[in-house]
Amino acid sequence: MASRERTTDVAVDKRRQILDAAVRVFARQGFHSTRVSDIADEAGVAYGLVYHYFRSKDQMLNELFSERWSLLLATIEETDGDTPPRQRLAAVAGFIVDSYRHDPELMKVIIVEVTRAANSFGRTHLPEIRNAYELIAEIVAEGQAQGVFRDDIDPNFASLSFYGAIEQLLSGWIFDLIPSGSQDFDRAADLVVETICGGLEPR
Amino acid sequence: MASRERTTDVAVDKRRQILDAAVRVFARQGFHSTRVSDIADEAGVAYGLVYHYFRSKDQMLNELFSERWSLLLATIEETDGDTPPRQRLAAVAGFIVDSYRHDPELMKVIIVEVTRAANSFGRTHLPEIRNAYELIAEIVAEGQAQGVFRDDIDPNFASLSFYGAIEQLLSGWIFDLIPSGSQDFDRAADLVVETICGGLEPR
DNA sequence: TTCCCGATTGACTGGTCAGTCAGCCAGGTA
DNA sequence: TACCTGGCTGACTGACCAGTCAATCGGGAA
Repeated sequence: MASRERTTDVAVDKRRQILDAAVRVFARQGFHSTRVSDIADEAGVAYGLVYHYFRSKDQMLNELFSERWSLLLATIEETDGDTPPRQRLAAVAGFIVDSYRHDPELMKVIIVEVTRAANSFGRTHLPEIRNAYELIAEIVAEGQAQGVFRDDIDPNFASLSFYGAIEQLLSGWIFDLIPSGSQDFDRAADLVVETICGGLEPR
Repeated sequence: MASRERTTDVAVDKRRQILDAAVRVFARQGFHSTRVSDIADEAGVAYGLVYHYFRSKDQMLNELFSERWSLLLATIEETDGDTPPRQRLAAVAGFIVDSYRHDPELMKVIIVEVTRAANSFGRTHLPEIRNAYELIAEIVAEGQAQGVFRDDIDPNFASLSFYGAIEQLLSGWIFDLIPSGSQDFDRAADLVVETICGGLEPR
């Protein structure tokens, strides 16, 4: 039994090893110009082994995305309903920014190849992505019900603006449009929330 | 001479005819799963003729993008420096929304296949795209200098948030995440500006 | 009428990969 | 020792498609 477990563990490790290699190669070359042989090389593994663990190249990206996106959804859902809406939005923005800080390559792949790739994987995962929008819209609606957000802006609309701003910010980091030092990360999440909630105009 | 002109005109028409067909097919199937033969069929033209007018499939998309994006850049630059910054932002948002209202297929292609396609055409056109961000940032900076925008938010950051919000809104229309009736179009541009400038919180 | 030339045609080629598969190897079991 | 099983290997194949090119067409000029 112990031996069987060890065998399984090794197998799990190899699987993970391939998945991690895939993230690196996808981040470097993009999904489309990544050949499966590139992933195998990066993982230090034979071509065929990739297909021992994964049904297809697509499945690898799907798995990478869903793994992390489900954490995002969980984070949004977990924020307590008693917490002030603004703080809940800050938690969402914070999670996304921290995800990028912690593993920029993975987030780059998720954003570039899935979230923003409306004609390929974005379409496949539209329900999951839409789910996030809806949860954010609920937070906004709650804020309106409490009277801390103005109610002349549609919650779905506000949700798209909020998410769009964050995603564009990450894109800015990913493509070096804006500096990405660690203090930038620290301020970023609050700044998005401040921009969306407080507005550009002084009070 | 007149005959020569007519010949040229016909050629221009055929070229346009192919380009227009390309927009329709790209919008319907996405750039990647569009075969050149699909474009030829849609245009009612022989396969080889496409290559008589265009060097490659890529060139068609590049041309479609640059044609419209240069109009956007011109619009941003044209807004008068004396106009209130908020109104200048409204003009930018208005142009983008009107472009979508006027030719949703073209805008879908531009956004989905270029602007959001960071690993393919987005990369190629990054300078043009970045140019738009910078021009928007200048408007924000001008607003800060005039004291009508708060100056504790980096203009480049505000620019990304603003553009990100608009693009996400168009994406919402494109993928039916939010309703797209004509009164939605009318309000949309102002609503984005109101959200970014005024903020979600009541004053 | 003949010539010319650019517009037009579509069959064909070359290159690229994703995914397959026949078999190898190591180490556990009888 | 002989056998077995499942991780592991990598050469190979079939499908796909962008771009080429040799040939045809049509209409104006001489």
